[in-house]
Amino acid sequence: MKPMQPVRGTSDLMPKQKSQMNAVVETATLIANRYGFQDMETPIFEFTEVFSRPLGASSDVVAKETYSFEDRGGTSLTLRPEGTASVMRALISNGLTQSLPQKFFYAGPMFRYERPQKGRMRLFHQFGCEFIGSYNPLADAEIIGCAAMILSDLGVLDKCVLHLNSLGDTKSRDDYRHALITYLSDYKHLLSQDSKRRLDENPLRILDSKAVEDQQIVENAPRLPEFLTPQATEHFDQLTAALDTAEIDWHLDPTLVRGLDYYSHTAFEFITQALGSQGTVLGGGRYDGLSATLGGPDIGAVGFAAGIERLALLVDQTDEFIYDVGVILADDSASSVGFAFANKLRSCGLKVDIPLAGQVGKKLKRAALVGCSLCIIIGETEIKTDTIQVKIMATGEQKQLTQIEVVEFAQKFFEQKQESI
RNA sequence: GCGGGUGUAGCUCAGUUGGUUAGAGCGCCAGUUUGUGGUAUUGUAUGUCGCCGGUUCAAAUCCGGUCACUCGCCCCA
Repeated sequence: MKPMQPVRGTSDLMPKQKSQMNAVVETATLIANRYGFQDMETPIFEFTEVFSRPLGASSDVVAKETYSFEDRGGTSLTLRPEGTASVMRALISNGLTQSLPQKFFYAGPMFRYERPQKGRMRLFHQFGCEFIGSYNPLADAEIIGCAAMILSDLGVLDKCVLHLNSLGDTKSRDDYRHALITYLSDYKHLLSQDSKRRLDENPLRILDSKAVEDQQIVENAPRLPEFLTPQATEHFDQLTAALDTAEIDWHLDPTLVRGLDYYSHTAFEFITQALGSQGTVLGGGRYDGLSATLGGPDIGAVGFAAGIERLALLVDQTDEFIYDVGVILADDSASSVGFAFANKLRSCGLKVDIPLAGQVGKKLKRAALVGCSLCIIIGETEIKTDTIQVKIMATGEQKQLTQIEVVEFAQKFFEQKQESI
């Protein structure tokens, strides 16, 4: 029994779901190309340090969510939990730090050992864009603009709200962090269990805690914007000005925080209410500190990653018909002629099915079921007269034509059908 | 990792206080229609009642464990 089901947190991508995900990746690719992002791919596993160093050993992702293992040589490897660190590592490995900026996009599987939920799998897929080599706030705007356009083209933008925040530069954040810890320590005994833990590990997280007792304390806590350096404020203002001018709606969300250490300045998430508690459909921010953590030079960079499965869940699903034409074999004597003719139609670009089971009626039924709007019928009679029956499924109309006429007729039929859509 | 819910046919689900042959709708397959689909009608079939163990004369039903799914927390895509 056990081997018959997939591993917990993984699932088979059956044709329906797979095609929905393909559609998401296709439009994301289209838009990313317009912005000049180029497709790339990194290995799905890396030396463990590639993730543990930049993400921070205490971060949840590294502490309890990575799939790490030793290979036969005793080297510690980790299945990638996210894409950004790998992309930055690849940039450094390939000596591209001398030819900045670089703009990449990627799509592929990610792995996180978590408790599965709707929209949260242990094996899932992300699409991401990285704009590496600029400190300019306009780069942030380009990233968010690209993200928004992808969501818009997928028809899900109006189901999402763009939450935006600035974490400030390193100095802003350190100052704020200290002030926050000082403030919260006085109330430590009143904080929720989770938040007591967070006080040491990731105090900024307490700001968006869902526990009521925390929210009351947080209400009077020092606010991050007050600690932003003038440069950080300036960066944020320029970004929001660009977004406003481009008419990209955003919501200031001071509680929006990134769990990973290397983030600075801009942080954003497109959040939907439609997916339960896994509402973040696309998230990203600026990660100026990442390159240095990996041993590279200081490089400014921004990026985002989107959950492909989550997006596919939001996209309106339309059933697409698999076939155009059904070739109905009335009897076995028509097999070889029918097969050859089906191939002739296929080489004209049509999707052709040859139902194999049952009598003529059964085969027609089958053809109708899989979307054929045209059926051709071949049997002993047709072979004798060197003709073919063509049936228009919508009207039931049927005519007798020669092979060549049928090909012309079919091509014309589907051209018109295409135009009428 | 923590807490709640669920697990009966391909799908959606019913199954009364434990009681013998486990049901419905949809779908599937076949016939009405031996070379003509969508509608209609008739009929057939389908299940280790998630798995393992326990209580009992008797378990789909009660108990324990386990696996999976699901919702919330944590965290994030």
